[in-house]
Amino acid sequence: MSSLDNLNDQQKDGALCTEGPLLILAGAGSGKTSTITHRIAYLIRERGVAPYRILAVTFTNKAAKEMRDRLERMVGDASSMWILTFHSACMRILRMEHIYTGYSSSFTVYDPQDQKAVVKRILKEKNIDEKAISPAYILSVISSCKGVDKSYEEWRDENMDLPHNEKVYEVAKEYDRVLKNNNSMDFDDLLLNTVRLFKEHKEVLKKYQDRFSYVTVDEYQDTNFIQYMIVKMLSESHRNICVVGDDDQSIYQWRGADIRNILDFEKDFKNAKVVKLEENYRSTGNILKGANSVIRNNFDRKEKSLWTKKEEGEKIKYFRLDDDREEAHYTASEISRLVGTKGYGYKSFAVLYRNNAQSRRLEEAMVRRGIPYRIFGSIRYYERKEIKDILSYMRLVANPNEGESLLRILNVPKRGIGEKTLEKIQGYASAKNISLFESLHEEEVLSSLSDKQGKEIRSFIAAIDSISEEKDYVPILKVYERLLKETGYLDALLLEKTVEAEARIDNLMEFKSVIIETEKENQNINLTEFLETMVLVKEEILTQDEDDYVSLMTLHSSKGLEFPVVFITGMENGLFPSRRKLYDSSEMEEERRLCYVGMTRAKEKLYLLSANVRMLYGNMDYSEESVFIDEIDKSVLEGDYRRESKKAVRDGYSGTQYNPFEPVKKEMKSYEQEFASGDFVSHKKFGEGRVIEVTPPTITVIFQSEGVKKLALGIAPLERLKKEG
DNA sequence: TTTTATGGCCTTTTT
DNA sequence: GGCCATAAAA
Repeated sequence: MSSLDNLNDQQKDGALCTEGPLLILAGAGSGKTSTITHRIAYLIRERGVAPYRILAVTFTNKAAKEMRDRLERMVGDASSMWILTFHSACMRILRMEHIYTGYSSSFTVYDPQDQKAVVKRILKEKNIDEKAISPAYILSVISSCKGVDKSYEEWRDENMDLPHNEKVYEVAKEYDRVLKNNNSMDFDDLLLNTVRLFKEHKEVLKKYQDRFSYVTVDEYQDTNFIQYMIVKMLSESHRNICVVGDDDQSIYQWRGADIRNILDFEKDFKNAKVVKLEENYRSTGNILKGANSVIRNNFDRKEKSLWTKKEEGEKIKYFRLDDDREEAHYTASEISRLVGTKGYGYKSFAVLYRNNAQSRRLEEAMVRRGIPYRIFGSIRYYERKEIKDILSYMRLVANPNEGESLLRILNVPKRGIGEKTLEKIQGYASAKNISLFESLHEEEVLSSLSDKQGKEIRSFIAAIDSISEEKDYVPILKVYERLLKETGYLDALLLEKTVEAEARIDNLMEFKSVIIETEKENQNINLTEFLETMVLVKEEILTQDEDDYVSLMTLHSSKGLEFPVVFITGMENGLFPSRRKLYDSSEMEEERRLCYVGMTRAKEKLYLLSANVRMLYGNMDYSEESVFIDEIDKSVLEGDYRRESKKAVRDGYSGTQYNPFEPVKKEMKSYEQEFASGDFVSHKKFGEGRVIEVTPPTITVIFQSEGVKKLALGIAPLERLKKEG
């Protein structure tokens, strides 16, 4: 069970070193999670440490959950241990210690969308053109200041040469004021306010130092300065601090992660013990060799040599397809083939991509082949409009004076409250120094509205007030259902009668199961706590009908996971590595590390795919293959690297010219027979035309010469052509 | 004054 | 392809 027998010598070394600072440099797949979970289990079982004295910090909720599950299997009940992300740990602390912070315990957490809305509103108020200073830029300044605990004044003075530094400064200041007034924090505030709390109230810091006598930090290479401060402060008194990381897997420098944290650990924590884990247990020899040959091109790294006892295994496969659609269909057909002939379960597969926009095509292909899949990461369920809307309603009920939520949904569904009316009400509210929501109750405001507006608003506030009243006494599900019904949100969607509206309704119904699950998992959770969970835990908690599915996710979110078969799609310059990083060597190195992370997720089979032509941001682009393909040791690569096929595309794309794999050929054909309306097609007899609609078993096409024809799908000699170019 | 329709613009990765 | 700002319509 928690026996250390199945650890190797180095792992054992790490697991047994419980006192004093410890740095575990763990290469990809070297059993790092296993080492730290065994270490914690050892602390509890052999050294008699109480579980509640242990703090383990991770970066993602997925990693936290994984660690908790493993520990539960080893030591039984792990519920009193804090195994959390930095952000959730800080949120917990700030909520418990809220009396010191100037926030109430029910503070709201703003996600990036909320942040952007606030900044935009401030820009508008200050009459600053968004094109002159983009909200994204301001937010990046705000975030980088908060990440190193720098005041905006300092930033302004350091950047006198920047054109808008004074205005950026003002907006940032105002931004913080708005958040504070709304009793809310952004992600960076959660960390920063914790550090401030610890600095200003030593007794609070001491309380947590005393409680957490053993601190573990996973993915230490991705910590920023403020996270480093938290770790350092918490472990200062006892120095039982264990950090795990790999400089080759540092992929979050763009958001302020500071690689020096791991490189300087031995300086920061005197007499630290260092353990290196270099044996890879995950990947076959060829995959590891390929990944090593890529990462070797980075100059800025600690030299290390990952090795494996495993057999060489299959070579890494690289294929260049004609376009992104082919890439997706090839991926899907290859998954089907492997499931059908090699006995793989769908769970064995991961399809990785550089940015979330790429998931659409892949999703389509999975659907067409009936492959169960799950998208992790950012087309997040929680970022869908209807979910954000209903969450805003719930926030409003929990915290009626929080202005941002109200602003979001006051006119959703449409209540006839436009910009002018809103300004009028806001003017009234600030003159009287009351909240926006309170001002809606004032007779003076209500009577100034038109009949229709007045009616809508009266019923709106009546609904919110009535639901607020009982929010602490009824299940969250009840609050949710009443909101949907009584605010008119659901009715408005029902009235739309469009496909989109139906999809939204489906999502809203699905959200019920999220609520039910969450309430089941967390007994007696109140509305505020529920909402907090929703902001930080962005992964789908949805109950799956299927638990055997292919995982689709970004390269970033794949970190820490492993799969027997991995596809990395979009291996093209400009996409991966990203176009904006091509000309900066340190940013290129981060892209390369990302490639390394992706490749080392694979245990048995690794596919790298690229497309000649890709639909990006609405238009077709030709692309060249990624420099990373070039860097892979050719002795472990098979397929068609260095294949110049742009010409073929220009000479007449047919979509069938290229079949990378003999066994797949048939399947490739079968999807070639599938069409969607809008596709350009070519018919043996009728020439070129365009698909009007597809209604199996027939397809309707309008031909240039022959006009509209109804044809039999699968029988008519039709071929799909490239879409408009 | 609000709502709807059209056209131009950008486009990464996450807690 | 989607967001947002502006212009036309209700």
